[in-house]
Order: sequence, then structure tokens, then C-alpha cells
Amino acid sequence: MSSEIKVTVNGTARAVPAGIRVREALEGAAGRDVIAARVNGKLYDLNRSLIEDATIEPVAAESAEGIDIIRHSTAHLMAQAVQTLFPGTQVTIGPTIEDGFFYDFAPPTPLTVEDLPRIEQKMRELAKADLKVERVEVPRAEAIETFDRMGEHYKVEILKGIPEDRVSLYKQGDWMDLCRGPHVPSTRYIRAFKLTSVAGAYWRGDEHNAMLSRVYGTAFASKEALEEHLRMLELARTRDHRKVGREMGLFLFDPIAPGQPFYLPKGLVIFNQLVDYMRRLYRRYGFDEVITPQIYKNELWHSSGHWDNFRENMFLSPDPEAHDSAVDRDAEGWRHGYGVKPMNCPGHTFVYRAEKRSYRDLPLRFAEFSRLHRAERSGVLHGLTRARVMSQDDAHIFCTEAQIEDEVASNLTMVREVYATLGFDRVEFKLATMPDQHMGTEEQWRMTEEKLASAMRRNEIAFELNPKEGAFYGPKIEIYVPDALKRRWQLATIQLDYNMPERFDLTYTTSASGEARPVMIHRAILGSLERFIGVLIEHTGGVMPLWLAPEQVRVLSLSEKVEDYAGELAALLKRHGFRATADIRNEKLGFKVREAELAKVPYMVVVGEREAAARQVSLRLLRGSKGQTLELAGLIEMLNAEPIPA
RNA sequence: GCCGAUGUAGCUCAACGGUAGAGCAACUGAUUUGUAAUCAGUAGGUUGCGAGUUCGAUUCUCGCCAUCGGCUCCA
Repeated sequence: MSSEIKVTVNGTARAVPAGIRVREALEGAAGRDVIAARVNGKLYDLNRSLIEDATIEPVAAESAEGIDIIRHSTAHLMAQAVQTLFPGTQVTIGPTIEDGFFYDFAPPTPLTVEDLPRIEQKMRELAKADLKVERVEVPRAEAIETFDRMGEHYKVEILKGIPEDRVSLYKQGDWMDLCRGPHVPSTRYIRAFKLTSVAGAYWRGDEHNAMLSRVYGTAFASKEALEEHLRMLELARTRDHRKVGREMGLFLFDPIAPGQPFYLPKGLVIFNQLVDYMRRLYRRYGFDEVITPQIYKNELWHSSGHWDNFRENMFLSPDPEAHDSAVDRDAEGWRHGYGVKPMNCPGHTFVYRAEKRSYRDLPLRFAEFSRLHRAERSGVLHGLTRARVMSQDDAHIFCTEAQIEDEVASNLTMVREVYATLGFDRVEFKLATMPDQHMGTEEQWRMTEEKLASAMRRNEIAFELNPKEGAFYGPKIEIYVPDALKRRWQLATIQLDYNMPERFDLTYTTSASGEARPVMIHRAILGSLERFIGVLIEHTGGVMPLWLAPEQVRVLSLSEKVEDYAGELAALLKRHGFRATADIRNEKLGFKVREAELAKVPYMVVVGEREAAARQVSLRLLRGSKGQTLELAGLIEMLNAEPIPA
């Protein structure tokens, strides 16, 4: 090894002594905001020594990589604080996540939220102490011995699973952790963080393993960025659909029916408007709507595979006519009993089989909005976004192999149209490919995956791969939508299914008078109406476009004298097809305006004696302009001009 | 289901080992109102449910139910 190496920074190469630290090698390029560096493409600590020629790029704290490093270092800082405060606590893993980090601990007694302020305080002390973060490489066997001596059994288990002979340890003060790195040069670089919650989490995500205490937190390069993030979280809290739904009188939940919403009149307006919208699209895109039974004999679920794969999530009932309706679900009474459908697909195969199908009939597109019930485990319920009953804008397309691409392409066009209409302007697509457990040959899979990819390319859709995440019966396109609060939701999916047609022995007559098996495409665009409405409420904060607004116009009367005029106006608006009400209560205008604003009524129409005399209205828009005076015809015209998607 | 927390009036919250209180909402009355809360009064609770400890439980303990934050699963 020569005693000099060549480093290239910002395109300028120079010779430096071997063993120089990255920070020194960067020289002037390392400003105060640089926390790490990319060395020959790999992330390095600033404190790490260089032993060979290198091209070095500084990594700024604010960059995506920089923030990730800060979060990881903050997780370490937190672990150090926790182990200092709670002796006997073992550390496990502490990765960064989408907008923060967590660390799983095995403490003598579970951590609680009350512990967070103390932990944060200790973290601040440790950060202030400006502990140098040092990387040490040791043989794996030595690391195992070290952690074993420390009583860190989880770390030992992790180490045993690492293939490399040498591993890196990070030390700060008297604390040490196994870590790939890189990290900030010293704890002083960690200045903007907040611990957000504690939760139980299983070791390695397996419920058979020990329950650990997971502490979530977040960290940013600057206090300002942290505060911005906390503001977003606060906004998310105020927009929580469970809260907004109650305030706006859209739906309610009651312990008498866990996980199932009671749609109140106003909430059902939104539901029905969405369904109507999809029905209009179905006419244009060639879908036929059907309604299939809600409750089937369990023979169906045996055929479809749901009995084996989905039974835990189904509401089952013994045969009410059986003499012995045993409570044991494996007993005969249950096997020959009934199950409430959790999906529409098996039912649709019967619609397909209603006639002998020919290639000329295909593609057949059956849509259904029926309610589906799934016995979700109690701990996962979450308002409308995770319910036990839902209606999907579900459809199953039966087509030939050759038609797959066209059908998928057409549905992708529909997906984009729907999301653009509903105000989700960014949509992300992923292609989930063959999982390890799958039916059919690898060759078939590659071919059909290519069809899905090609359909996306035809729509000029850029997509990522989601390797091995397809269903066992076919690949799928996963569609993600980020909402106004920067959270990603998966609502829509398009899935190919070779399994269901097989199980129900579906066939069609080919042009050569032969028999062939159709392919089934499962697809939903809004996904479940319930979840979609929940997401829509949080996306919009409850402020709906006119066509979705439960109450579109509210006429606010100024005094008893114009009560009749207000009532007449509301009636007129209703005749024109609008959802209008009149607020003729004995209250001041300011009070009525406030209530209409809180109810998020898009159009407020104020009438006093002036307006009544001239047969006009004074218009106020939700969170917008006020005081515009209009003739009645002008008002109707204005309302009619609002877009209603077709 | 598992871990942690919570459950008091329709809603938001207070109280506390000694017969539960406020604001908003509701109802009644006064006020007749000009673009985000007019005033006064009335009514409203087996403190989630069930046990236990105690002279006495909303308060302490246990079980159940539900909810919240996660795990897991998924639309």
C-alpha cells in the first residue's frame, strides 16, 4: 500500500496521505452542514479513514441521505438514553422509516408514553455533550463475544445472521451498538428531534416472538423542518375522518356493531354520489352491473379457496335449519353452514356461467357495489379506513389471454380519470411480480407481467417493480395515491387471476370451436367506498366539491320577515336538483354563517329585506368571497356551471 | 388476536375513597338580527358492563366490551 492516495473532490484531484479522514480529505468542501460523504459511491462517516484512491462527494444534512443519517443517529442517541435511564434494557433494531425512526427495546418493564419526556431530556444532554461517534471494525466472532458479555442477546442473534466476517460497531461515549452506519460525526449534530409514541412490536415482526417496546420518533436537519413536520401531524389530527365525520354528521360508530359505520343521511350522500359517478363511467367503459348473493353455502368457499385461505376473516353461520348447530367451527354444522361474502369474485363466476360463453362474448365486465364483510381482528379497526363492512367499486373482467393488455390499459385510463376528477393529482404505480409461492410456470408469469407492463407503457405510466409481491394466482398493479397530508394510500388494484377460472372450471368456445379458459381480472378503482371516503375527508379536510357536498346550498335568513322568501328559495333550489336547506332559526346572521362554515356548505345564500324586495340573493362562498349580489336565475346558472364529472 | 393507553351528559373536558361539574349542543323565553358564537332560564348522567376490596367506589383491584397508538393483516 502506498503512503499516498489520490482523492477527487468536486472534480479536482490531489494527493493526500493514506489514512486521512474523510473530513480532512474534503477540505473546504465540508461546510458546517456536511454530515457525511459519498466515497466511491458508498456512504462514509466523516471520521472514517481513507486507504485507497477515492472520489468524494459531501452529503449535506438537508439532503434525503443526510436526513436519513441524522434519523439513524438519533435512533442511536435514543437507545443510548434509554439504556442509561433503564438499566437492564436490551437493544434490538433501530431503523429509519418514512418520516422518522424507531428503535425496539427489550426493557425489564415496558416503556410508556410517560417515559418519553425523560428520554428526550437525556437525549438532549447526550447531544449537548458532543460525544464523538466512532466507527470500529472488528471480526464478527469478537463482536458476538462482546455483545454476549454485555447481555445483549438480541444483538448476538442479529450478528449470527450476518454473513460477513467483519462487522462495524459505533461508539459514542461509553455506549456502543452494532451498525452498518454511517452516522453523524458527533452527537452535537443531532438538534431537531421529537419522540412521538411507544407501541408494542414483536421481535422480527412475528407474533410468536417476544413483545418489545418500540419507541417512535422523528428528526430533521433543522428545527424549522421539524416544526413543519409537527404542524403537518397536527393538521392530520384535526382532519382525522373519524373526528370530521362526527362533526359533520356523516356517520357514526357504536360498540354495538364494531367496525361498521352507521351512514347518516349526509354521509350517505357522499357514498351515493361516488357510486353514481362510477355508474356513469361504467356505461362509458362498458361494465355491466350485477348483484350477487350476500350469503353462500360454505361449499362455495371450499371451491373458491376462501375456506382454506380466508376463513379466519369471514363471518360464518351454521345452517339455521340444521338440527344440531354446534358452535365448533370445524363441526359439520359449520362446514355445511353459510358464510357472508368477503369478496365478490366467486359469485361473479356464477354470472359468467349463466350462459355458455363464446370468444365473441368476451370480454365480459361485471361490476358490483354489494357490501362485503370481513371479520377483521379487533385491534386493526380504524374508522372507515379499516372497517368490517365495505362496498367496493368492484369489477371482474373475464377475457382471453389476448385481451388482457387492452383491458388493463383501459382500466388504467379509468384509474387516472377517476383520481384526477377527485383531486388526487399524483398517482403512483407498481407492478407486483411473481411471489415465491405461485401457481403456473415462471414463463407464464414473465409473459403476463410483461402484458401489465406494456399496458402501463401504453398509458405512458412510469412504474416501479414490487418484486415478489404479486398474489399467488397472478401479478398485479398496485396503485398508490398520496394525499394532501403526504401520506400514501393504496386504494386501487388491478390483479390478474388464473386461479379462480380454474377452480370454477370456467370456459369459453374458441373461434376454432375448441374450449379455452378465460382469464379473470379483479379490479377496483376507489377500492372500498368506506376507505375512499375516509381518505377523501382527510385529503380535503371535509371541504367537498359541489357535486359531493352533502349540503350544497344553505339559505340564511336575516330575520323573521324574510322567512317565507328563504323557504321559497330553498324550495326553488331543490326543484332545480340541488341539496338545499333554509336556516330560518331565530339567530343572528353571524351565528348562522359560522354554523354553515363549520358544516362546510359550499354555497351560503344570505337574504334580508333588501334581497327579498328585489328578489335577489347575497352570496357567500365557503372560505371565500362574500357579498356578491345575484338574481335568482344567476344563482341557478352559477350552480349549474359547477363541474359534475360524467 | 398481541403490547401500551383510554372510557364521566349528544360533543369537548373537569372532579375525586364520602350522594358528579363546566362549556357547547338540546328545550323554553326574550331579542328581529347584514356575513365565523345575542342574552336568560330549563332539562339532561346506574361515571362502558360485571364482579371484588371497603362502613362507603366514578375513584382501588380483577374480568369483559369498546375506543386510541402500534404490531400483524389488508380495500
